[in-house]
Amino acid sequence: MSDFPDDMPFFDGPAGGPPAARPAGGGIAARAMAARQQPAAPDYLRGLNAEQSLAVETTEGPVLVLAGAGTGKTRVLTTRIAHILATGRAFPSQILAVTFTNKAAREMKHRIGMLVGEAVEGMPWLGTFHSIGVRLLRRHAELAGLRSDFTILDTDDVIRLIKQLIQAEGLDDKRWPPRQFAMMIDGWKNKGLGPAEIPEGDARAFANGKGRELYKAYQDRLLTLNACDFGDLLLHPIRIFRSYPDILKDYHRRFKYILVDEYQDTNTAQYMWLRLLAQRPAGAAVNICCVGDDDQSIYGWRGAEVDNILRFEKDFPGATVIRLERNYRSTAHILGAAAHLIAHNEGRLGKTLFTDRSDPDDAKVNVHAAWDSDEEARAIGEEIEQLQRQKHNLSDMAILVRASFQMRSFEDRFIEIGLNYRVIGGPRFYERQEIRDAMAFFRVVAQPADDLAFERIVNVPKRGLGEATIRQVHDTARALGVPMLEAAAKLAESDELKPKPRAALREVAANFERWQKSLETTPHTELAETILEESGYTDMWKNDRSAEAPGRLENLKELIRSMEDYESLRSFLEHVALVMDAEQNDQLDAISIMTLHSAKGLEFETVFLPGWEEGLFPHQRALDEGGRSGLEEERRLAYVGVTRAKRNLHIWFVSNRRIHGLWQSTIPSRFLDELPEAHVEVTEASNSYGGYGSGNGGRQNPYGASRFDNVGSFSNTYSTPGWQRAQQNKTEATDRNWGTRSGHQVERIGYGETDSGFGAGRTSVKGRTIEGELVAKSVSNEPSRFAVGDRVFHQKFGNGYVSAIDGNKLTIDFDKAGQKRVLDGFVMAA
DNA sequence: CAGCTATGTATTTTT
DNA sequence: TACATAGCTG
Repeated sequence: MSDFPDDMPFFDGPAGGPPAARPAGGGIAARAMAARQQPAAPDYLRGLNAEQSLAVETTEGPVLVLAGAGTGKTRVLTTRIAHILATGRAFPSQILAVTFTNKAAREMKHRIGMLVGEAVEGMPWLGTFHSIGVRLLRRHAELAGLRSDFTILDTDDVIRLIKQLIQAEGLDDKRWPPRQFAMMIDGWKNKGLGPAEIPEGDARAFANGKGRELYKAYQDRLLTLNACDFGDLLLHPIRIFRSYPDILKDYHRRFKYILVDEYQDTNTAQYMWLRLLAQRPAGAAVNICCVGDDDQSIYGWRGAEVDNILRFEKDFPGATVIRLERNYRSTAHILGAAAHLIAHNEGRLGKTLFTDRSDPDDAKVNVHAAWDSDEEARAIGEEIEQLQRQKHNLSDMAILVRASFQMRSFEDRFIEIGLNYRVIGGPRFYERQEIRDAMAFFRVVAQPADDLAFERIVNVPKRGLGEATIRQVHDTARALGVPMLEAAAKLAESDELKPKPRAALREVAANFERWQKSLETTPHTELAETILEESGYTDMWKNDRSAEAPGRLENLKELIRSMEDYESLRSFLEHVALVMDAEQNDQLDAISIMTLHSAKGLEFETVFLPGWEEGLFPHQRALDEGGRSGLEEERRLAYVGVTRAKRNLHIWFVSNRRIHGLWQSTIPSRFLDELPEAHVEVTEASNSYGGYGSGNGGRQNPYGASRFDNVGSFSNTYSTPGWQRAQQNKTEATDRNWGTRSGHQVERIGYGETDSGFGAGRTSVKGRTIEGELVAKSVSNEPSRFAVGDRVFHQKFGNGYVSAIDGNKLTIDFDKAGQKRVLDGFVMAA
């Protein structure tokens, strides 16, 4: 395999030297000439700082760029590619540039385009791990037992397939949830493990010890279906590279430069894939450049191995390591807060962001308290309106939450006050039911062997084909070794079925046959419309009286519209399989609401970080399941959040949050303790409910008293929330005093030697004491202190009678607020 | 077979 | 609480 059919002419130029001919793209040539003639740096290098220049110009040998938040990471990456191209070190097709997301790939393409013009078009190997994986696999599909027109299954397909397999094994799919097994497979594939390689323990943990057999059966089934899951897009190429050294060598020759973005997010399989491609004969240098930030590794839970970046110098001896620490994004206060926070993590490569900007007008990081999530949303809404009045654009602001349920209170509030907002992330276009249904129709037409798609829509719209009939089609297909569509056609001709399902099947089969015929003759957008019409799918939604139906029809139209950008049905299907997001179109001025995870890589003038409470952030589950490293990942997430802000950062926490439908009293996040006093200001909630007397429970206030009523003293002394938490834990155990809680304590997390070497109860790390003892205890398992019929008082709902008790959950009939379920610890005897 | 009520379970997300 | 899924009933 030495031909690269779809590429531009491939020159193998003298080792180390530039190719003899110039790549296409007039602008580059001119610039390169200019660069050669003048000693001065070419245009694209101008404005880079010393470290950035070094990262761009150290083209030979392994390079690790540790790029802190806001230090110009993307700029370095794109300029480096431009530099390689402009100096004629390689052709566009000889550069392998990998990103994680399609968005990042698009962005990179765009920015390289700005620098070098047309030449980006010739960069076939710039893309996500998966899109490049597909490209490789389509070329060598037969070596993996696939045809080159294999389909790519998404999570939904995978789960349905696994469910079938579990049932086929005669196992109970309730006891062994397909979803869970799909996750296990995903986990194994992230580690690069095939059925034969998984640990015995893992194999036994599922399906009565049949885990391995099930995984094997799953892989076999994929081959029969001529299909791949996402993991296979990496694993198959890895196997091919290992089994066919000649093929691998061809790629070695081809890829003169390898660049990897967000290296801290690579999982083991991606790492193996990269290692294979980066192999070089002994003594030969690898031109691999990995860019990343260990402090922004927030995807450990889905298999990312921070270790990959920590180990880089060992993996690539003689590597140049470049630290980008000059931050161009944020104020000194924000950077100070971020640095102090992240310093609590161990096992870092260690970077300290700095900036030259020192504007006395720069605001400190603001920490605010609110009574509950509604008040939090209301107050943030007011702050936003205030900024709006000062001519700030909504687009320059963002609310970054830990978990998506938090978005709701903001959406509710913003709808109420008429504030434009945009939710980023969320359920994506191609994951909507109507889109997936439509896609399933298209898939069966383009790919008649796609049984999963077939099963999804045989009975859509409802045709009276129930489970029994579908099972029969399935069994027939298995028996004959043909796709289900074909089996359906056969069954419809036989007399094995009752008239009704038989007629229905006959119609389905006839429909698909007809559509398949027009595939070659009809423009694909037109065909798509025809399919949706003739199948009765659009009518189904037209007749649907529910509120979502019109939107769904709108989405279907949008789907057809987006197909116009593609040449064929097939290329469109491929696009959708890999790119699950639809580009955000609107230019509307709106505030962004998104999770912290999806905020990575973005920046905003003003950032709001609500919900900094123990249990939510850090998330209880991360703590329970991830232990110390789970906590550290949460802290990195906090760091990512903080470093998104350019000028203003507002952090919020509430005293009460409704979680799973019941109110819980919450405790400020430990991360608040870890912010440096010097850069932080604790602000009194500027809400209309302020001034409700302090220290006495404030019953005259309809919302009850907040223990941050006298947030003033809290502000003055910055007695840490952590200390308050400690105090609270103590007081709550003995009495239920909801009055003043602020103290005048010194921050216990200090640097230096003061705390080390004392009792064993304290966790001492490198001369600094990390507070480890004050973990919140949010839910008690003890029997309730109350009995049915007790008269109780609740801070939010007032007085009432206990009507039922379920563990520590009380159902209370409140005099004014009606019946509510609340936690035991949240009420007191009246 | 389809609509209803009971039941269980509630991070983070990409491809 | 709220949503999704599952099993039951018409």
